Amino acid sequence: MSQGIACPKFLTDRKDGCSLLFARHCFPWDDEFMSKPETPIQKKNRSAIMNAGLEVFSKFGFRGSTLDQIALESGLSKPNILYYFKSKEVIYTTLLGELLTDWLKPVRDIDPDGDPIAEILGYAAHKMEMSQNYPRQSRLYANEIIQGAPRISNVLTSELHEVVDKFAQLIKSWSKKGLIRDVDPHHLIFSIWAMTQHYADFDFQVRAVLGHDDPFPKGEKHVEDMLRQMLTV
Amino acid sequence: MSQGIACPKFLTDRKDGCSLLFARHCFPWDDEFMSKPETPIQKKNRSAIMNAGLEVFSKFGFRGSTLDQIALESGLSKPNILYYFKSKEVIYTTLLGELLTDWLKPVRDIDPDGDPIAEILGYAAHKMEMSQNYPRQSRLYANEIIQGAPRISNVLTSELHEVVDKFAQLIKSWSKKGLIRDVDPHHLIFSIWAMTQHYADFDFQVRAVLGHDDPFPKGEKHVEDMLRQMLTV
DNA sequence: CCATGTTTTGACCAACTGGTAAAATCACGC
DNA sequence: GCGTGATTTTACCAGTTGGTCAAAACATGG
Repeated sequence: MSQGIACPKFLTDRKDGCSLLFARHCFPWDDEFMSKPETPIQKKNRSAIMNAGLEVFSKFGFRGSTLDQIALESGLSKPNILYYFKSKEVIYTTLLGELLTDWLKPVRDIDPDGDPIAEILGYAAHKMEMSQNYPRQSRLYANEIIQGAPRISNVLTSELHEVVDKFAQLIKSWSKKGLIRDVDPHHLIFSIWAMTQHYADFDFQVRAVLGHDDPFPKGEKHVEDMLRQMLTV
Repeated sequence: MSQGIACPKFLTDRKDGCSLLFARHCFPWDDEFMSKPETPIQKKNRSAIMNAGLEVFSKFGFRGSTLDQIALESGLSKPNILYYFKSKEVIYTTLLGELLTDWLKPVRDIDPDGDPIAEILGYAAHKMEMSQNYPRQSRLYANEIIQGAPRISNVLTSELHEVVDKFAQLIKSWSKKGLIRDVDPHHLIFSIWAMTQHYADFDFQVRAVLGHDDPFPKGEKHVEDMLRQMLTV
């Protein structure tokens, strides 16, 4: 997980020169070049706000969420929230920033020298765990993309594009070596994302359809089965 | 496509006795038992509102959308919109109602006596076409589910649950007969939904990652390939 | 207990929200 | 061209929204 205030580089470069994510400091005294260490109470409240923001934004998206909801959810008053985060937008973009870091890491961690099928299945399994354990993050992301990713389109076309291309090339090289079946690497990645994130984003539907049957052990096995069938030569 | 004002039965039964979808008539004179035929101008305006509503709601969800946005998008004034639809909610639920009808039909249309793989691949291909041609509907639906399906949870647990169970049983019977591989039928259905709807819901991401490469011909082939590998004994 | 900086609150604001009412305009059969 | 009903607009409202501000409350080291 990404730590606190640190700002991923890829979120700072924008045409207008001003980063949208983390555009403004989150504390009045947070000047460009100096920042005091977090007190315990700041830590507690900031994390409460992050958690409440995640809860609300993941359900209703940016426009559909209100500071009042976040205030209620976090147990803090609205002005107090704005004492810790300069605006509703900063809360949202901070969440998105942390999310993207966690999102991209496991793709980068894929080992080109590992066993191809194990690597791909491992990645899928990891995404599946994230869907199970952090469904709200997945829904927050889904919301943002559905809206046309107004706040992270630059990340998608640069950082994500690049990271995915590298992964796709790796997959291509694996299938050229005959280690896995010949597949369209980009669309394989899409189907991994789709199948795994589905369990978080459409959790409500999945559970409605399954009744009392828990989605997860079986869902994980199915996805693994599916990918193995697809990849095994 | 479902026709106009007609209200699908499955949207009318709620505990409180009053249907949420289509709860209120859409015209002042639309009493319980009589309704005049639509004039051309009504047809035009109602459809403009539906289209604008789809555009806006599919992006921002119910809470995040405003009547002003819909007014702007449709070219009608806000009060004029409320002349054709009693409230923002009625616009939204009308859209959802039409959507659900179109959504469920192809599942019902699967032929138990057809070739199993052809039937399943045909369904997937149909869903893929819907993602390509009606992405906004898919996003509207995704938005609703992500929010916990507050307006259609009863449809999910009754109508959808039932229809899916029937499909799942059919798949089970096919694999018992050895016509397809032994798969978890429910999770197979989930992965079909996930992979196909992904191209609509995450369209922006898909295109950002692919660059100028069009997602669709290749995506369709990939999904077909994936399912065929999974199902062929 | 005091002083200083931190945290929280209450009162407030302008813009926006969904929705209403009535008047004004329009369309069209006669 | 007139009357009647259909359609559209203008003006408006009460509640909500993101956000501000100064004052109050709190914490804490001396």
